[in-house]
Amino acid sequence: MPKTAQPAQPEILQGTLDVMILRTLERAETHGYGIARAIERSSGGVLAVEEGSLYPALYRMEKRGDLTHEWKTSELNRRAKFYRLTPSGRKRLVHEVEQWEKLSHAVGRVLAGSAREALA
Amino acid sequence: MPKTAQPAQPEILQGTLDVMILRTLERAETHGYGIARAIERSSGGVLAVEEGSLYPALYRMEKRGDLTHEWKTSELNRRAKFYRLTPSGRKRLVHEVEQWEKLSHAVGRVLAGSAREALA
DNA sequence: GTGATTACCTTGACAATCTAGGTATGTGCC
DNA sequence: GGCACATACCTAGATTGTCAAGGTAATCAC
Repeated sequence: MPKTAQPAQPEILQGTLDVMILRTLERAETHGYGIARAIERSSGGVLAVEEGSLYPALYRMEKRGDLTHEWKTSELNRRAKFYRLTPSGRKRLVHEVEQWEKLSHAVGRVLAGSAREALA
Repeated sequence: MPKTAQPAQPEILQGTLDVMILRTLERAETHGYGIARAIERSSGGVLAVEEGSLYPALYRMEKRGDLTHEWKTSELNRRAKFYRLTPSGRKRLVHEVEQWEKLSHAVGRVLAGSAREALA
């Protein structure tokens, strides 16, 4: 399975997948496939969640202690792993949202070139 | 030089360094060290530009054709490489700023959980 | 001369992501 | 029954961007 990687244009901002997963699961416990669809929908169709990014992310988040899963039957009668936030995951969600706000705002400032910065 | 990498908390959002460099150089031709200080300042002190990220970035952007450099003497009387945008770099700046706006806005929508998405 | 600052650079490791493959099962249609 | 399609999972390999940690050299203030 050798192949060339890296997208023509990245579909998501690196580092934001985890926090989006956490946020999605805070709203409703669901399975991987459902998480992907939910993020795509709530982003207005702008973000595409690739399965090759999603499943490794879920695995590492669970390993980190932020998620747990339970095998259940999906709405469409298929076996699916339903993920849920742990208390630690909730804490991380809050922290990561804060980080996102802080950093994205900072990037915005750099790109904007407001009077604020011209005077600094 | 074996060492453990990955920061306790990332200082910049991955993928945003290039566009910030381009934006900084659009404002004024300057050298690497100056770019780093300018980004730190215009971000309100939130972003830290590590040299180990900066110089490779400048190198790859120049190789890509978005920058050129010229050795000059800095304001403080030291030899320094002054970077300047190429026309291609200007085009890329516009495009990357658009991308940033689009993607960061999308992440915002996912994290926000507005009524808009609840109704979708 | 000593130390701080300016200014450059490189190596090695690592984490996140994508591409591209794969498996399996249920549903609808013919 | 057979087939396509959607749902739902998974992994390997490659690439990229970033960071940590080292280094060099010149200038300036003391």
